[in-house]
Amino acid sequence: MTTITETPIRQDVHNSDVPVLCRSCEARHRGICGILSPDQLLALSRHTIKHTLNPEQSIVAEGEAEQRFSNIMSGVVKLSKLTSDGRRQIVGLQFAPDFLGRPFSDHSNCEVEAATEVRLCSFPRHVLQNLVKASPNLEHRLYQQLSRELGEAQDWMLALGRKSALERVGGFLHFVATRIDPEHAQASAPLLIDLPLRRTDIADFLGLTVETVSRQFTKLRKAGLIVLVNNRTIEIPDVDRLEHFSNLSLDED
Amino acid sequence: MTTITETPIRQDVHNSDVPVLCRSCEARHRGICGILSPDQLLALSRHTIKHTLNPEQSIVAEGEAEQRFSNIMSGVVKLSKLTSDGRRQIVGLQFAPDFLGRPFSDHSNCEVEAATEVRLCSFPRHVLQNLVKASPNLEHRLYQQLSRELGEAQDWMLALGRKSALERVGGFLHFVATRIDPEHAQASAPLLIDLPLRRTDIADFLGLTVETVSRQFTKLRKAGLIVLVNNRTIEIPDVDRLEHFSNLSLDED
DNA sequence: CGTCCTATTGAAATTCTTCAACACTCGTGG
DNA sequence: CCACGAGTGTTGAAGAATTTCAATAGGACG
Repeated sequence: MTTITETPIRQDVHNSDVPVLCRSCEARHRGICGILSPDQLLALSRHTIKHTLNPEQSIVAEGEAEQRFSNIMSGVVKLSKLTSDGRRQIVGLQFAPDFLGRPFSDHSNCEVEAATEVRLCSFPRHVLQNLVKASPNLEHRLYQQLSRELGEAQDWMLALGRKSALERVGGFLHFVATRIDPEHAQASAPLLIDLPLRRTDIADFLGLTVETVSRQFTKLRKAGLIVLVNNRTIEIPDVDRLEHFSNLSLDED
Repeated sequence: MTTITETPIRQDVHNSDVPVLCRSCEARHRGICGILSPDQLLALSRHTIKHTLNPEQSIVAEGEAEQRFSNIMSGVVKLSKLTSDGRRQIVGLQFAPDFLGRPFSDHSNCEVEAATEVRLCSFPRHVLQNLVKASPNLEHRLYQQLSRELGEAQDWMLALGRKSALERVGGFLHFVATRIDPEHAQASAPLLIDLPLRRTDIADFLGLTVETVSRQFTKLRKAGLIVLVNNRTIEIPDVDRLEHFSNLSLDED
């Protein structure tokens, strides 16, 4: 449990150098922590707080100043925007071990909420800024996440602008599959998925209404592309077939 | 000396220090060049080539490796994605002095084309990479542009997913207005705009068909929100009114 | 057992698209 | 100078996809 024989990023580092708080963190070798030295990890950990959020719990309101940033340890976070008359659009989903926050802009332009139960490891703004000054690598890592987010946003723009309801829902399920279980999702084998979003949220993500989302679910079910185990869990008998069905280009990084 | 924020960062620099190629460049103090020292500007300029592209001329194909990056000196560039069966969605527009390219990913996920006549100042990949190694400021600047692009993409996701055709077209015109003439676009005064896109492209940007775009133009015209001077130029009598409009849909015929 | 929340289903209404026709502009060449 | 054609934009009417409205079903929990 304490030794990691698998391709560690810093094989010269003893576990004793790593802060206690971080030792049990599954995300430690990924996300932004993956590139920090033990000292940096220590410096960071002195200011971190771990939270657990319930589904639908708000993290940051739109326009609010973010005084703390976080790493997602587990769970799924949704970023959404609202029109003045209350129409909602989810503009991004973030999974562990994503970094949460916009370090160099002073106010959030999205509402940030937990979609599922979420565990966060959060720290104050100034701590991150100091770390960034000390190591350019960190900013590079932030850049890469941002770049992936933009790529995903562009994929969803294509879906929102040009794809049918059925393609969008199929694409969404495939997207979730590859995010929840990246390895498994390659193979043409059945896969059980816990959906991080309820129907309303899926609708808000795909620019549809709950009713149409529901209808597409039953279409996919009748076509044998998915099996509805219960509201929140589905089985995908053949992931590739589902992907082919709704070809979203998901570029990995 | 390393303030990353604002305005003529180096007003103490004599013109004689600045490479000849750069002296006449309107974008020199903005974009990524704005944060480079004269030496760096010189190093960069040794490898730059200025191009002029005609409208619809391709810069990078989707999936192609980008071996050169560019700064946009003038004109508008469109980034688009295609589905396998040929449906097109424009996922971003870039204006001078934007930086063009994805420095840390090896293949473009978008097709990049000139929308208008475009003047570029381009340089090989490795030159940029060396510059980035030398100055973290540069990566910070790239980060900021990326962050802005993501913010815009999210705004358009809201439009594509949740706004009516009329709101989208109105919003697009307002967007172009603020991009073409940032200062003027604040005031409630008439503004003449040269549209960088033809109707087909506007449709591909807004997830609509040419016909619906056209219909929304005439609605806006009949409502007195715009005046059609010719196909490519419109007058906006009151920019604020148009902005207010693109958030709230008023429908009459 | 009733209530709340979530999801599904059906029928009517609406928005946008599709298809088809026409108008305008701008070169080129007769 | 006019005719011609290509490219681009507009308009109308029919059709399709999605939304809206309304009703029903199921599960979790006190």
